[in-house]
Amino acid sequence: MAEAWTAEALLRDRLLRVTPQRQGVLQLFLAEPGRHWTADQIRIRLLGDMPGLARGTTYKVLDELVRSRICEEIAAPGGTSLYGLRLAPHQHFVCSRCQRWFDVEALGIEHLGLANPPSGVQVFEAAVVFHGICGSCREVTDAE
Amino acid sequence: MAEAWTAEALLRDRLLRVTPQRQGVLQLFLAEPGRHWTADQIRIRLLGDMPGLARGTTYKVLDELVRSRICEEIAAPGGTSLYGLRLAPHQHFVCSRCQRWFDVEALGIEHLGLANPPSGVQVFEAAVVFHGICGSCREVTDAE
DNA sequence: CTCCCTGCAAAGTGTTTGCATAGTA
DNA sequence: TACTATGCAAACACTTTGCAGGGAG
Repeated sequence: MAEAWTAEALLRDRLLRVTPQRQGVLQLFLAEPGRHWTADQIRIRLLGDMPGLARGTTYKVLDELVRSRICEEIAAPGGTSLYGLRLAPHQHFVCSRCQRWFDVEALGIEHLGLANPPSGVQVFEAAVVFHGICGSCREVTDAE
Repeated sequence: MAEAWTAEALLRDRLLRVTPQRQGVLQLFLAEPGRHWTADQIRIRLLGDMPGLARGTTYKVLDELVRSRICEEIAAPGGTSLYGLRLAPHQHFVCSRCQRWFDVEALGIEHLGLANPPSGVQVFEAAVVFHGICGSCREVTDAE
């Protein structure tokens, strides 16, 4: 089992200042690892504890967390970004119904390659996004 | 070899009205299949032939082409969308240097799977994005 | 002739930036 | 104390929307 990081430990580990806003964001992420949030979803969830939390601050905090590689940013359809933890290499699953993104572990990535690699192209890595229906949406769909 | 589509044929095939704006966008795509463009890159390229082409029209045309499945829309980092042809199933390669997206054919997709599929999850397909350096950027990098 | 598409302009959404204040180390 | 992060508000980029006029079928 992997280490159980705390928000404060993650920040100190990357030599970042420990502020309530940064801890709040990370605690939210750590409470549901593998889930992804928009900047505003995060802000609204934190407003209960920090009524003054500003939009700009949310973006600055997330930007800092992404640049220090604690978090990842995903460009989702619609032009919005999704943020989540980046504690281990992983791939993504997107539910076509509820549009939520989940971290998953993929098998078979090592078998991926280009069929007709244009000359000079050098591949570093492959990112996989699985599309389908998540468990809770399937229950709903089956019930309909 | 696949059929050589023309802009007009593509539109008639999907029962869409043939307008100069729609043909212009498709001709641009057909001239360099596998390349992807932002809405404004497209508009600027077409302004030479159609000086009045409006931003709103560009988006409406692209939206129609995406909905009729002639084109695909990719959510790129930075919040902008990239548009390109969707004539055959394909995967993508992104150059980490110039950020351009290219269509590629991938091998080994059939071997992909989830390591620990959460219960009830049903996967329909897997999209792969290869990251690396494209041919022309590698020449530049090597020369530096 | 009818209906849809285009051009134009305004509004909308998500994100970034600048600056004074507050807070961390 | 020195320096950085926060809150606030304005600016920004990209995209969507509404409507009147023009073009395709």
